[in-house]
Amino acid sequence: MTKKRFDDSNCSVARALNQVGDWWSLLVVLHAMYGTRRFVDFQQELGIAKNILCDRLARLVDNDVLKKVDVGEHGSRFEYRLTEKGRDLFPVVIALRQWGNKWNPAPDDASLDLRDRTTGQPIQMVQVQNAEGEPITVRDVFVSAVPVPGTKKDSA
Amino acid sequence: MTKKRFDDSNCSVARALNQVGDWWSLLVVLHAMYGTRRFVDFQQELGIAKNILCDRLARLVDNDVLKKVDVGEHGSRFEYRLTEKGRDLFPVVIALRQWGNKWNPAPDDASLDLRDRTTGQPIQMVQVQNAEGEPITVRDVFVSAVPVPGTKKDSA
DNA sequence: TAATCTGGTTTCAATATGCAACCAAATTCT
DNA sequence: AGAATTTGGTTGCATATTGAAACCAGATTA
Repeated sequence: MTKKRFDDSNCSVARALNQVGDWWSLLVVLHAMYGTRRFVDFQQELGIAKNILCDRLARLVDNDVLKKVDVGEHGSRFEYRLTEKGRDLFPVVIALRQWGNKWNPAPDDASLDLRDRTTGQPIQMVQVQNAEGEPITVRDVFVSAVPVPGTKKDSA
Repeated sequence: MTKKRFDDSNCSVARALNQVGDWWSLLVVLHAMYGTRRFVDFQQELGIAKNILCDRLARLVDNDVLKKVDVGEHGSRFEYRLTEKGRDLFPVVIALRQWGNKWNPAPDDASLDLRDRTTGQPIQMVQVQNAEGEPITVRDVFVSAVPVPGTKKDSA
């Protein structure tokens, strides 16, 4: 009946998808990365219904992916800005973008390049790398329990 | 009324999300990467309803992310295996996994390490890199039109 | 002062999800 | 061999989510 949620899953992918895993959330984050901050702009750029946009923005704020800032001079006027947690989705979004470009090229061939602001050069494809920095595939990895259970660590 | 779809969007992230952007699809792909191939195993590991799993597997097969292989000796017995397109989601899944681990650590602290099979070392955090291989953030990139419109290229 | 912009909320129809029951072919158990 | 179970689904029904459009109040612009 109720839609499944994964807040307490012990799978970090499931927990991540719980926060940004619906149709719209990552697109909102993407546009925030492109510079969009205002409710109306999100709505027009995404073509999303207002009630859904409200819900998604609120959820992203709840989950600390965006922060809602009142930038009004006299009354209130809001902006939604990426937090560090939100900006940290950059590799996810870019990897997804590159995958989409590679396997489902733009129908009108109007693909856009992402380039390094300082050098003007295109960025690299996002890869998974081993400790030596060599690119690896899914066949090259295995899952291991964290060796020291008491130690909090940022495991990959 | 009808749920929005992004098949023909000129945004590659939208097109990607159209194929793997719902609550379950990426989890199915993840478990496929962990080695799961059989219907029943997906169902038990994910705790997903059978009709939804049917739908998602069929959609992933339609989109060429999985292929359905009849491995039956006498009658039919199916396996769902990742295609190259599916395996190519590895950076996406790993980036999402690392993001989930970093910002929403496992409640029971039972996080699992991904390690390189040959060296036994943990893998690196997935990064976006410029042409020189230096990690960059969302602030370091800009979007540019592909310079030669007639040329088909794998733009980032 | 009137019109419009902004950031919403409400209502309602269409669609998606989840559970449980059912099913047929293949396999395993006794 | 016959019965029970496994596999890979489908169907029906109740609930949840989505999307369009109407509405709204405060701030801004004409």
